[in-house]
Amino acid sequence: MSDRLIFHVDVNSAFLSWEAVDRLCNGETLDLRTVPSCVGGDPERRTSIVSTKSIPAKKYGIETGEPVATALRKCPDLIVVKPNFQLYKKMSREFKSILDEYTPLMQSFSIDEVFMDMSGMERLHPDPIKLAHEMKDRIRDELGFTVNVGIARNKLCAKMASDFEKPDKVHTLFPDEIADKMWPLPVGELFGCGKSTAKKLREMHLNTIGDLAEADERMLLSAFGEKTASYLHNAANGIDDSPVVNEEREAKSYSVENTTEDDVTDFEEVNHLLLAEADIVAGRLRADEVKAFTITVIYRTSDMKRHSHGKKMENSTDITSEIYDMAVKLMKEAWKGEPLRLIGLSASDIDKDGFQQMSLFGEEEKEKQKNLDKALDKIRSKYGNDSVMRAGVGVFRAGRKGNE
DNA sequence: CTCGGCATCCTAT
DNA sequence: CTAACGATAGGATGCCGAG
Repeated sequence: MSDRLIFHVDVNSAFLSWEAVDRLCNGETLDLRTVPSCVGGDPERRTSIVSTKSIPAKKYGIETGEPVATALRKCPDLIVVKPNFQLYKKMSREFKSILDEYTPLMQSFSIDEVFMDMSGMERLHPDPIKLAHEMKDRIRDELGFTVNVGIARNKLCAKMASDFEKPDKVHTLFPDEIADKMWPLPVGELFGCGKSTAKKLREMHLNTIGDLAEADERMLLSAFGEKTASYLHNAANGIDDSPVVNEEREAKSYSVENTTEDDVTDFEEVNHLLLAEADIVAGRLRADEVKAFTITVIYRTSDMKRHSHGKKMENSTDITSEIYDMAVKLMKEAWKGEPLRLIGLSASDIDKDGFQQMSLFGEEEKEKQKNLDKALDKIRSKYGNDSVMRAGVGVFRAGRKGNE
């Protein structure tokens, strides 16, 4: 088996870079990347968090995921811009379409990351590092934002490499570099080793990725499940056989959640939200021509604890009213009336064939519902997603001023 | 003992 | 002083009860 060659390309501070580029294109003179700034939720809302920060913002100690309110305390001059996903999708498409020219085997890993299988191209491109520079410079020159490229023999190491020094850099992490470049890093830096795993590992005196790489596997098995233990051990040693795959897989679940501005205790208000959410989820199921067997309600009480309650149904559905009724029933069963800060709805156990079978049953009532739902879908596609929701859901805008 | 169903935990962007 | 705190999705894990 011949060695593979894998690139991982990651947009530096993606959302923020894209906002910066867009604003420059629209005649603004300030480049958001050069000042403390971030993409985040409305600073007036208690629940908004920092999504992406500029490098100058990082210097103030502002972290991704922290509340915008505390970020503003650290840096009162912080510029907070609201996310614009339309723009990000467009930028993402352009970014990926450039990279697409370089390989037939590319995997979109997220809106701003791709894996590229560059194996067997040494004839066309004898120097992978030079090629990576070419790619990243082209993106920078043509699209106006920078990327990091990680080069390795597998996806894991390519991903780890692209995370080294930023921005606008190319890094390699070949097998003979793993001990030098990866092992000194704290365990938490390992892809797949999050907060909780890192804490457990540190308690076992495994502080660096190197410590983990050399740890006794039986010790890991005593602290983690079988899969996690073996993943951690392999990953720390730079071992990963997962292939670059280009087909996008079908969704396994469709979910919506809403954090409310004020805690909710009113049953009617909860139902209202559930209806809006059922409508969104059902619309997405229909758009994908699938149905779901399992409906789950999710709620977060004011003590930040998440709860969920779900049930598998006899028949799969994509009908708003059915999903709504189920959600209300589940909520009624599980919720004891504590103040809620988040209410969500998820449809899973996806039935791919269900959509086709629909007409075989000829259930008139369902047909009617379907037509109604279709009509709503049409309104949505014409006027945007908000138009249907607006009628019913004031909560989303509660506390905002100057709105109609 | 295995499998499905369910709740929760963990991780990632 | 500490905790504060989104949306969405996939996978792991543990438990329980049925067969």
